[in-house]
Amino acid sequence: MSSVLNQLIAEKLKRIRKQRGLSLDKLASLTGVSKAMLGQIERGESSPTIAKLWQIATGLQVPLSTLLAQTENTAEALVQPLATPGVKVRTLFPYSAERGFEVHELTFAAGAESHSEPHQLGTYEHLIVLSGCLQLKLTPAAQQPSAWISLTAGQQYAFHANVAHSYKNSSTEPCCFHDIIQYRQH
Amino acid sequence: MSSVLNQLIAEKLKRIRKQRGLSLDKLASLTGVSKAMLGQIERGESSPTIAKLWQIATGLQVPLSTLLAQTENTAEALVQPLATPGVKVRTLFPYSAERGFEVHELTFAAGAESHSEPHQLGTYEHLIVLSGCLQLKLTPAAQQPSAWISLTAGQQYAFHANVAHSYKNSSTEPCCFHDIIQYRQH
DNA sequence: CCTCTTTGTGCGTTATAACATACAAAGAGA
DNA sequence: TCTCTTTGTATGTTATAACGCACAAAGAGG
Repeated sequence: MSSVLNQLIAEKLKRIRKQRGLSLDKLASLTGVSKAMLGQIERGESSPTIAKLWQIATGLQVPLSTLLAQTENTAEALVQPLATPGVKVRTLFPYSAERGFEVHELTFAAGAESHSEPHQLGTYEHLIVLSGCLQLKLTPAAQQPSAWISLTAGQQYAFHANVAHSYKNSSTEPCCFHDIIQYRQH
Repeated sequence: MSSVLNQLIAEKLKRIRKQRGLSLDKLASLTGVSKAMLGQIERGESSPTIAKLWQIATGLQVPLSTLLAQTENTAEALVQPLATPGVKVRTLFPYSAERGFEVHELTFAAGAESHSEPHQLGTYEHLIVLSGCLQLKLTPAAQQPSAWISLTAGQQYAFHANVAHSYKNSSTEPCCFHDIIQYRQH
């Protein structure tokens, strides 16, 4: 039995239930899973079958992944929109556990740049350049940094953001791009 | 016991194993789950605990969601980029099971419109208008259609695409927007 | 052809999920 | 304050997950 996983599921389930102001009894009615079993799951005393987890998720009307995902706060804390001179960030779709990704519009003034530490394993970024020219460099821990990758308007690029990475706009015009940041389970 | 879910997991596991040319015996060594149990799972005869599924996914070095996701082909077939007069589609990021979403850039000429049947439950669309003006109407099966929702450049809108929906560009200029189509588990 | 190994399935045993029931404690209402 | 209801936990029972082992069939090699 994997007690770490049981604890993770326990915490997620308990949090959702409390957020909705449901008792174990109400949740049992909603999901068709026994009150005693729900209690066991919430205390991490039992590893439910996938069928029971499915029943719970369906009763709660949340995707199954909500009960299995890394904690929402952790993911949000690690990838904050940047506060950097010359860089403006507008959030188009904020992160939510259901969605599993967030979308930002970033505008880099001429000459602006920013640097990110490696994000949590399983974090992917999808860049779509709308205007201007964006340069991206990836710096894996144990390897040579990539050359600067140039992306012009209409181009896109996806990468696993568990490495340090830098953006810059070397041109004399502003650059605007969308960044879809996704947190995949691992 | 949910036999549909068991069948889904059975098919996913069997496919991955066959793709890798592994016997049940080899998979048992790789994952630490007994050969007999793996056989039961693959025949859909048993609903494994989440701990065992985790063990299998870890042994195979795939995300847990790989064993749980809707089939890739099904999702792709249901939401095809549209082939409609006056509408151009450029795929920026194609759908993949790992990603769980796809991103298209659509350009509607002046006067162009398109209509979609309800998509699979759990399909969400996130629209980001880049230029021009896009109008969207949602038509839930048992309710009144929404009024036409107008979205101008810079605006965004997300909706659950399990209802019929229509896009149109009534203006005299082209309209360009991004559509992030996501398939969430239900 | 024969022998050995591998493969997936079946079966019986053990461990644990899942449940119904009981109950102490807390909460709500008169 | 008293009574009833609700809440979460504990316990014993039942159902099923998970396993070890046996075995028939297929495959591989001499």
